[in-house]
Order: sequence, then structure tokens, then C-alpha cells
Amino acid sequence: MGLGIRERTLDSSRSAILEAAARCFHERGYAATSIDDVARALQSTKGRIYHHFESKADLFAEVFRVGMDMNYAALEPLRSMKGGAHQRWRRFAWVHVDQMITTRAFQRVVWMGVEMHLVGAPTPHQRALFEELFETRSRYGDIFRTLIAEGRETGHFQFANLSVANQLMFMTLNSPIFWYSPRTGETRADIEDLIAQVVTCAWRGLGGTEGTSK
Amino acid sequence: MGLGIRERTLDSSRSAILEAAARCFHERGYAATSIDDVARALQSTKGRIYHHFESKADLFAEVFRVGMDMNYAALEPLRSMKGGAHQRWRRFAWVHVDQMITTRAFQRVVWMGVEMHLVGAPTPHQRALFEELFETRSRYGDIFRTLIAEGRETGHFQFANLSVANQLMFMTLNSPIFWYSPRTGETRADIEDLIAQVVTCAWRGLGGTEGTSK
DNA sequence: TTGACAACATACCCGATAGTATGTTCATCA
DNA sequence: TGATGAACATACTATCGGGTATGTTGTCAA
Repeated sequence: MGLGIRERTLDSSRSAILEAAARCFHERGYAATSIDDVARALQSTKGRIYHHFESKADLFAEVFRVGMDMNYAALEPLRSMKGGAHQRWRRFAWVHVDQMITTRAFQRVVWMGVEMHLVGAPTPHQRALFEELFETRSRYGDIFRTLIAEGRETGHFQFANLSVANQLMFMTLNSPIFWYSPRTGETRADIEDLIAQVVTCAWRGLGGTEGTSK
Repeated sequence: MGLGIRERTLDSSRSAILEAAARCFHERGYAATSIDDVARALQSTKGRIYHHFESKADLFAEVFRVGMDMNYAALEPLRSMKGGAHQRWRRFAWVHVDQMITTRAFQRVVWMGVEMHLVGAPTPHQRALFEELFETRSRYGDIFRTLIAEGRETGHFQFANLSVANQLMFMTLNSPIFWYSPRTGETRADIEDLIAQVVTCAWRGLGGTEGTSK
């Protein structure tokens, strides 16, 4: 016996809600987005959303989680990559920026989640949930932090302070979630050109030597 | 006849409200901040705030305006500066980052204002008000945009696309509003060291030649 | 075919909050 | 010295939005 309609539609309905929620949170922010807004974006009603998610905070957390899952999944093929830290950084950064552009609604939610560090988490359950998600995000950040630390030791990067350099690097790599918006008639090549500019800017900011920048 | 208590206290009371509002908006965001929150931060009540400002949106707009005014005022002494565009950029950028750090609550509000581009502006009056403020912010941005465009022509900067480079540069220069927070026992020298790192990162990101980076 | 349950929609509750209407106090000035 | 108005505080209203309680419909297993 194959999957019934229930089993087949459950995940797609859930993910449809998550995508609509991501778009709403992306456009209006967490506090300014009502559950009815998300429902309207889905052309449905609150009932559907509360059937799949316990609360607004829970919905937000799930969008956050999906966003981070996509990031890890995108990096996964590169985990076995060999080469110097600076070379690996470049590939990692490229994939990361690609994620920021192609899944920017979710990534914006991740950003917002990190920004509102537990401010106004009502229940202890939600506090624990968010702390776990932040931990996930923190470990993700450490991947890059480790790479640029290694790159500095091998002389491929030059910067004064690791934490500051890390912050500035992520600001550059994440920045498309703020200023990118798809243009009509835009091709994949256009996007890759954009990604290259962002990665190059971050590379230079880290004090990467120009010779190996390509 | 000197100024009466009324005249002397009016401006100070207004600016006290503006500062408290800036802090609240900074910490919780626009939508999540209630007028009562701001009043509580002032240890007073709504009445005081609505006596000086027409609405929440108006209060937010005034914080925005003050933030931009401070930026223009900080740059003013440099407007007469001579030298190459790249050298002027460095001074301008330094002052800008200093502003981001020392008045970050206001600058965060400016950022937020730009981000929520007219989304949910109720009255036409408020739409017009915000459009004027965005125009102010836009002209401010043009100062830097012009500088890096000139710097590229003189060969001191190298980047592919002016708009992209401008976005990435501002992301770096503005980034302290997100990650900076004052440390206990922090000196002015510590802050200036931070500023230098940020400016250097942005400089390098623009493809600035290393020789003239100091 | 029927009972049960998932997947919603509808109707409702209530607390929070923007905004208002109305005191109250005190400095200033005629 | 008394009238006036600025600078608030207090009390109230109305709406919006998170959450819940309760219908309704279609599917599937027995």
C-alpha cells in the first residue's frame, strides 16, 4: 500500500505554510506579521496554520530551522574538500552567498532570529527551542571562523582581530538578504556574477592576497 | 528677559523622549515597541509622549531625522577637505563608522526606517514625511557613492559594479550597529581601534591599494 | 458502509496597544 | 493675584491579533 493522500499532502502543506511565513516575516518582520497575514498569503485561514504549528513563535522557529538546514545541506558536499583553508573558504563562501540569494526569505528569518536574542520568549519551552537553534547557527558560523583563523596562520589572510574580522566577513556575505531582489529577465549567470563580487569583496576584506583571489 | 523654564525644558524633554525611543526601537524594533514601553523607559506616561509627538510613526520619523542630522553634522567639518577622492573617502568613512558606534541606537532606527520602505504607512501625510526622510538618507549615501566612483576613475579603487560595491561598502561601514556593544572599561582608543579595522576592511573590499591604506 | 480521524474553516475570547478625552499642576504674565 | 496655557498624568475607548473552541468535509481502514 502506497502513501495515502494524507501522507503525501501533509509535508507539502506544511512546507507551503513555511514558505508563506518566510515571505511574510521577510517583508514585514516578525512582530508586524500576523498569523492572518500568513493565512491570507496562502489564501486560507488561521485554522490551517494552527493545525500544523503550536504558536506564532513555533512557526517562526520552524522557518529558522528550515533555513539553517538548507545551509548545512548546501555545504555538505564540500565537507570532504581538500586544499588550503583559504581555498576551502572561497568555495564555502560562494555556496553561502548563493544560499543567501536563492533562499533569502528563509535566511532573513534566520538573521532576525539571531537579532532578537531571546527577547520576549514567553515559555521556557520556547526559550529552550530558540537556544538550540542559536546553537545550530553558532556552530555553522564556527565553520567559517575556523577557516579564516587557519587562513591567517598560513599567511593567506591578514587581519587584526579574529572576532571582528569574522563579523565583518559575515556581514558582507549575508548582505544580499538586505539588498538583493530578483530582476526581470535575470539569468543564473547574472546571479553568479553577483555572488563572485560579494565573495571577492569579503576575500579582500579579510586581507586575502590578490594573486590567489580567483 | 531670559528663557523661562518652559523654553529651557521643552527641548531637553523632547530630546529625552527621542533618546528613550531610540533605545526602545533599537532593542525591540518598531512594531514590537509600544508607546508605553518608551514611557516606562522614561519613568513617565503616554501623556508626555503624545504631548510632543502626534503618533508613534511620527516619533519614529523624528528619531530617524535626528539620526540623519547627526550624520550630516559629523561630516560637515570634512566637506571642505582637499585631496584625492580615496583619501577623502577614508576620512568620511572613519567619521561615519564613528557615528554608527557612538550613536548606534539612532542609526539603527535609520536602518530600520530604510528597511521598512513605506510598508504600512497609513496616512498620506506620513507617506510624504517618510519619503522626504528617505530622500535625505539617499543624498547622504550619494556622498560616498560619488567618492568611490571618483576613486575608481583615479585607479585607487577597483571593483566590477558601482552599485554592488556601494551596497557592500555600506554594509561593512554600518555593521557596528548590529554587532557592536560597549564593553566595560572600554576606552576611546579601543573604539578607534575598532573603527580602524572596519574602515580598513571596507577599503580593502573596494579594492583599495594596500600602499595607501594608512 | 461506517466510524474515526486528519485537515482544515468559522466563530469566538481576551489581552495588548494606539490613540483620545479629560483632569491636574505650576510657571508666567498682565 | 488671578487668569492662562504648557506640560504633563489619568482614565477611557476601540481595534487588532494571538490563541481556542467548535463546526465541517473528505479520506481510509475495517
